[in-house]
Amino acid sequence: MIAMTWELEFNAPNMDDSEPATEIRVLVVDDHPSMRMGLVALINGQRGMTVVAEACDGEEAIEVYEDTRPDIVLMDLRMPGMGGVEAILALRKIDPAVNVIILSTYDWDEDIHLAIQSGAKSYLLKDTSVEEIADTVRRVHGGDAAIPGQVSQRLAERSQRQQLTERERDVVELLIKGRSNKEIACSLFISEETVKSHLKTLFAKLGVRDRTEAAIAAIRHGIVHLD
Amino acid sequence: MIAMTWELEFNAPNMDDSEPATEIRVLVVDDHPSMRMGLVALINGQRGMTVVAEACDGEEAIEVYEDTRPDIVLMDLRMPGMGGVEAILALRKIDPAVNVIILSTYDWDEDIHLAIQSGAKSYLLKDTSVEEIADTVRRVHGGDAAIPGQVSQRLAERSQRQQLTERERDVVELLIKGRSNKEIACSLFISEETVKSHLKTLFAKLGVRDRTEAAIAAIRHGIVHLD
DNA sequence: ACAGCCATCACCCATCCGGGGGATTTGGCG
DNA sequence: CGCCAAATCCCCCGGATGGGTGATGGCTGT
Repeated sequence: MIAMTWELEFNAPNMDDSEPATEIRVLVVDDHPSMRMGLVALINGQRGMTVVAEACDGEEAIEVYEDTRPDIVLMDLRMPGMGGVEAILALRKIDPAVNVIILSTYDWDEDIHLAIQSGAKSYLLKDTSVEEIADTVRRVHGGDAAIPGQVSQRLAERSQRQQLTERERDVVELLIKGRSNKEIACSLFISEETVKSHLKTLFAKLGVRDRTEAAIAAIRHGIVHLD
Repeated sequence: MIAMTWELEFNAPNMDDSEPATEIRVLVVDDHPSMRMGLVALINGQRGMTVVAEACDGEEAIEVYEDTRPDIVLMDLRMPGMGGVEAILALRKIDPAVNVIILSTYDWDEDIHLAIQSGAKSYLLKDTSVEEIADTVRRVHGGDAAIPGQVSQRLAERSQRQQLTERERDVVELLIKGRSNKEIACSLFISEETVKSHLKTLFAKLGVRDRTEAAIAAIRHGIVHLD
């Protein structure tokens, strides 16, 4: 209500003629109301950019994107319902040139990889300064892919590691549920020997010795989620 | 900058005489700049309350608290360096009547318990609406302990569970590092049989069958942290 | 003094797990 | 077509793990 009042008063007179004719139009997507409020304040507090819409999850983001066609989507990765990755892919179907900046709490390398691979132009952590977030918005709008050092380092770490196969991910998924080899075998309709075989390569790839270490490592890397 | 302009205009004429003479003075503590910005905007956007200071971690919160003596401390629980729990305890040493509201991303029951037990007057999740956060600030300032249903439910769940002893926590701490029984025994200077003994009671208390399940359960409850 | 909880350790034993081999089939890719 | 990675399965085996049962000493509260 207060923001609206201000916006009307500000837009009507247009007292600042150094303001560029076309501002960077930003869509803010985050399921935490206070965080969303912070991002809106952050963007609107910067000259040359303005929040044109907000959404609290992936579905809403897509709806709103079609209506407003913003220049930049500033989005959380972990959201209830449709997550960030699915949202990026859906947005790219609508507009292949969409500029998504992910703003995440976590620096799990798998999360970063998936976001970037899905087409995010940047991946920032939530402890990023106001200036750097604003700067990234400008850089991405200018066509760059602005990835901070800490984040790209994680990405490099991931590329060092041997990637898990689909089946190995199936196994690790059940592993973190505390399932025994026999139970995993049963769930995947394969023999227990095959499970052990997958586990062997899995341990090697993650650089661990047993299932407990593997479970922890998988969580730490963001390969599986605890939700 | 925009918020300041508005505040000046609003405060100067004082057109609303239903406004209380003394506003609720709030200290906002969060390590994420954009979240801090959101909370500041949220509080300052409410009538009857105002942000008098900000801090980005526990240490700074204590310094700033002594200078400003706010009515309410709105604080994140997980922060680098001194965490929320230590910060609450330290603040209570300075001022036993301090009103701390924890605003956390996680609803781990152990986190909630520790925060409340340390003396937090409320525990809100970050997906709480702006209205409810503001309302909680007012309620806590009025002397209530406003705990949302979802959170108190978690607290109830925890009280159902048998509490871990100190030694059991030691064991689980090493367990989530992927240590074997022998290694745990070695680290704690006890026999392997004793470790197995602790694990037995640990499994029973957590309602699990093996070490991997125990590790996951401990993480899910917030008994141990992955940091 | 006695009960109750905790930490410590011991023994037995069935089962599970992980490391070491190796084999087969399937599908893709050059 | 040959090569290779992936998925499937098999065997062996020593050591780790977890369940059961019990004992001892220390500390606490009544």
